[in-house]
Amino acid sequence: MADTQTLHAGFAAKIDAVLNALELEGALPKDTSRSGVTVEPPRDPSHGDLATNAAMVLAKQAKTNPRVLAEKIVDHLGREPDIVEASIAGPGFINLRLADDAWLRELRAIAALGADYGRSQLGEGTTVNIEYVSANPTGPMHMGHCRGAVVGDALAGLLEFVGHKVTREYYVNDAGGQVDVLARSAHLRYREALGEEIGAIPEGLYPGDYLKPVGEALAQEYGDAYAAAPEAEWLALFRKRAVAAMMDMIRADLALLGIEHAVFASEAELQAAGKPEDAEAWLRQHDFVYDGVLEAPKGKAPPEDWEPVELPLFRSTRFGDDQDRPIRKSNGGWTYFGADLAYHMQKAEKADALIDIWGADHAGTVKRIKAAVAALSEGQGAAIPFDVKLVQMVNLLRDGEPVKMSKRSGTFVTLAEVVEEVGKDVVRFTMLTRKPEAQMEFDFTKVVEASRDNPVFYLQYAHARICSTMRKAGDVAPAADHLDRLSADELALVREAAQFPRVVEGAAKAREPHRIAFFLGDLAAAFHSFWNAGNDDPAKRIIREDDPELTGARLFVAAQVAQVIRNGLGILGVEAVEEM
RNA sequence: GCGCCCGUAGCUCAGUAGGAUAGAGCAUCGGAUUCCUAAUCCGGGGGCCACAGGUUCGAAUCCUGUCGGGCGCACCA
Repeated sequence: MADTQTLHAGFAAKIDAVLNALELEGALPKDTSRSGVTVEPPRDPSHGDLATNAAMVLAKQAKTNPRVLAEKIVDHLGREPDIVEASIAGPGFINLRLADDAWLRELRAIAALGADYGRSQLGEGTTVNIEYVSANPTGPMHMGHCRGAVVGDALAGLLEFVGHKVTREYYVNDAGGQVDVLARSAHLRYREALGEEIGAIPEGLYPGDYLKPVGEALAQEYGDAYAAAPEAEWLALFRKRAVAAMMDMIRADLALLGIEHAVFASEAELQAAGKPEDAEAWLRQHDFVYDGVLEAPKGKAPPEDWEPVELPLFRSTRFGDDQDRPIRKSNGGWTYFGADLAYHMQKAEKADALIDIWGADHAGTVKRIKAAVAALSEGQGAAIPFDVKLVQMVNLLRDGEPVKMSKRSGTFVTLAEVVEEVGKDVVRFTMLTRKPEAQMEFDFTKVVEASRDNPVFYLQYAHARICSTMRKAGDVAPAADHLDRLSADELALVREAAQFPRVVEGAAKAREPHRIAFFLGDLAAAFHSFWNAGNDDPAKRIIREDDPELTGARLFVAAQVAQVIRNGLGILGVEAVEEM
């Protein structure tokens, strides 16, 4: 296919060409900045198919008033065969009405490109590393992890769709004190498996039953060899085994959501490989790390045991942080930040851009890690694009009442339970119908039973309806032979579907997968509305037994709507069902 | 005290890198089912876009401040 440019991109290019022509004519100064120029459908469809603000944005540079400039632009655009009308409105908007033929070409393009419709080379093949989930390997996934998991995965899918090479990565925090606690908890379950009466799980250990199988497996394999042994003899082994078991569990949980990471980066291995030392050396060399005394915490209650100690500090204040951050503890071990810093340096070696998806409870550490990557950029003399996206908390409700979550008592709501109750598609889609930086509520009751309240069914229903119509049509297949028979109703549907490529592009640039979800809702609504017109007026039904030509053309439109829905849902990782 | 996020219809949320008369679902009221799937559609009512200033041709959107909600503020992870 020679011309894979989508309709919207094509017209944006045409307007750009007009502006070039105006520069040659002298109507515009050379090298005008066109950064603010947009070409998009107007909010009010009665204004036309496309609108551009070019005249308003460029008027100042051209030292003229917007309407005068608009007239010159319109004069050029009027010569384009695909533009049947170009008019000036309001303060200087230029509204364009396109020839039906332009839309029909786009409709054929959807059919020709199929699953690739909406794909672009926006990403230019650059690599993006997305780190998401990265839950501590101390238990199963719970609902708190769910949103970041889905948002990260959908973003990964979106960026792949626009031509990035994406690495889905999970950072396994298997080096901190919490995994020692995990190992001790597993040891207790191991003794239990050997027949010992362990009683209540002591405060400070993980109480969940999910550690029982780990203890049993260890008992099976090692008998009572470590039952009475001192901790030093078994801690490392138990830690390794328990973490491995937890990661298997987490992988299984993620699989329930259709999520699969390509890379699991181990903090312990990172440390064993001496990466933090390398990072520290490099940072000291570039004067980003120095030995200094940490300020006392500024919070309301300074710790009683606070005493000033000299530690290696990273100069995060140079990049906007409130204070410099220690990379090592006074015992010589690495702080979480110290290891994370080295981890990000490692990631930056392998990717052109980095994205982290974090829970809002880590908001306080964003500045320091951004500072770390900024320092790396500065030291290397090349900027590393780095984005930390914070995903806000999800409040779980049932019948409007908050669901109690207590990690300590082990009564948290697991992801597996939720997926089992409401289904993968509902979980994913619900998480994607809110912008991630706003808090959200997730009400089991609403999300399962009141399907009207649940946009995913609405969307899947639209797709299923189209599939059903195809089945019903029997011998009559979608055909592009008589598209000239289509009327304004079908063209309106085509216009809506044709927005897909620019919605995808906008969502990718803004890194906001939820825009896809909302677009699909609009498209489904347009289809349902179209469908129901056939209820009131049989002449408007897709299947017209007396008119196979028209039926074929309408089926063709419907098929492309379904295609776009499939493509959109595919990005979001939600299934497009054929029957409901 | 400080930092980050949020504040849009009764409720849950959109609002397309500043655009034209601020939208959708739920709820509410009124309609459509001898018909390709009514899990749908059509229509009505419902708004000081938290508040106050500012930036400009133009602000829900950007800036400052105030108020309100959430998260965080160890050498933890």
